[in-house]
Amino acid sequence: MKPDKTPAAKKQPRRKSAAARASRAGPGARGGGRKARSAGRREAILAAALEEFSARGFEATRLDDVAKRAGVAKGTIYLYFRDKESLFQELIRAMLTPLVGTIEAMGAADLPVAALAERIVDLFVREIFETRRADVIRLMISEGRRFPKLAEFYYREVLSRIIAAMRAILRRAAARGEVPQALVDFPQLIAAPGLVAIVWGGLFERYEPLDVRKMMRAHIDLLFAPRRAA
Amino acid sequence: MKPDKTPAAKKQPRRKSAAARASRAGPGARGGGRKARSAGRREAILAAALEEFSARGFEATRLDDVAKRAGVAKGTIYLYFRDKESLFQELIRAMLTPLVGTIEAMGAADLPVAALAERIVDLFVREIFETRRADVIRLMISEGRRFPKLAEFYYREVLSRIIAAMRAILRRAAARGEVPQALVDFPQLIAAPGLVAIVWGGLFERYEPLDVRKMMRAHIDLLFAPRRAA
DNA sequence: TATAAATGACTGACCAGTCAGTCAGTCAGT
DNA sequence: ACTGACTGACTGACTGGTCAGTCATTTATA
Repeated sequence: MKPDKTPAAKKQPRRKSAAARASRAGPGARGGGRKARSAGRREAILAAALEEFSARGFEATRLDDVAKRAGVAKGTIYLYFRDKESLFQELIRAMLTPLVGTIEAMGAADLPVAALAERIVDLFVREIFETRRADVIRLMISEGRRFPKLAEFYYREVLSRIIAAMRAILRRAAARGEVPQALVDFPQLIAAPGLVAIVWGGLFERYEPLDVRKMMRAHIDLLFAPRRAA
Repeated sequence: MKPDKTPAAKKQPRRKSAAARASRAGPGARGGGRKARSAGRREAILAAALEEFSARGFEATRLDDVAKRAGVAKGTIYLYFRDKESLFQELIRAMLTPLVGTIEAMGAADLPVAALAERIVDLFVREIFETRRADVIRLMISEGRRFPKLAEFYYREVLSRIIAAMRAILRRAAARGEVPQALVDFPQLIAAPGLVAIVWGGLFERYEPLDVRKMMRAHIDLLFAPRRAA
């Protein structure tokens, strides 16, 4: 043992250098008050978590990687989220909850279904399929089974409300004879191609690209084409 | 070194007792020749793997648990499968490959689509939805993204062939005016509710049960109902 | 200066994959 | 028919590596 310069040098290989660290932190680290910076950190962590979770799945994601991507030390994650699962749940909650309002609002304007269907397809493609929300839904589908709490939350706060909104619209339309009763019983049939699009996009896009807009259009044409029998 | 009874007794706290082990091994362990027993073991491991993988997902599954469930030591798994991933791929391959033939055979009998649709719904419910194959498809959906090899295999050997078979059927039906052209372009639209059924079954069944047969029936009624415009 | 925020080395648990050792079954030689 | 050497299927303790979560220490802010 050589005492050398430092008296008790048992574990001091710390601190790279203040300068190096200061220049590394991402946006939100510099901003105004504590509040603002804190919120920025939280966002950065969520964004990084989205990348990592959707690339690797829940189990295979390392919080070290999330931290690195967020420009933050691992410990910092634990200042904002209780644990890994909590971070995961919060991510899904934050991404999907806003959808509900948008869709419920759609039912308010009492349009003919054809026009409504148009809008819904557009909404789906622009706000879900072409955004990170598609990844989050893929995560929900992939991991939901092992997080019953999360599945329940998602069913209660998102799915059931979307289904209820769709039923309300469809019931009115059915009363006008615009759609068959079957759709009121199974609104899932309307959304089904959306699910196909999301799953296909994740798995087979590279082998056989799918023109989602065209498929959705074909689907609503099929459903709402005028029929001979009532 | 003492020759003694055992030559090298460096670490020998092994072997519970021959009797204990003999009475533990499951079916297939006793049977006829080496071949038969070997095949039995393989089956037992695959069955156990199905249980564990579909309950926990790929990453979270421990091979110790698979071994225990199969009534086998962990090392034995490595006599039959190269590694964990290999076991996983083999499981999916073994469960889904047989489907192709069945579905391709369906196209052979040149029935009217309505009758065919009937049969296909029945096939789906009985041979997929109500069996372990549904779990395997859920696994494929959940994990496929992180196993591109597996996704490609599945696309090439299963999906693309099923789609091709469906297209052949639909093209004939479209020529007879039984279905709209759109379905030939997007056979996915026919299968979409099947995907919904599988995903729903895994995530939300307990919160809102879904009558799959009824939904599928409603779906084919919608698609094949007689239309005013050609 | 006092307080809060952030850091990252460290710990304990966990687990895929390995391999030295064991044993049931086989069969050539008697 | 019996024996004992041989084979290879099977076992499970062990290793090496990984990673979630902690906390003593350092840095930034009020």
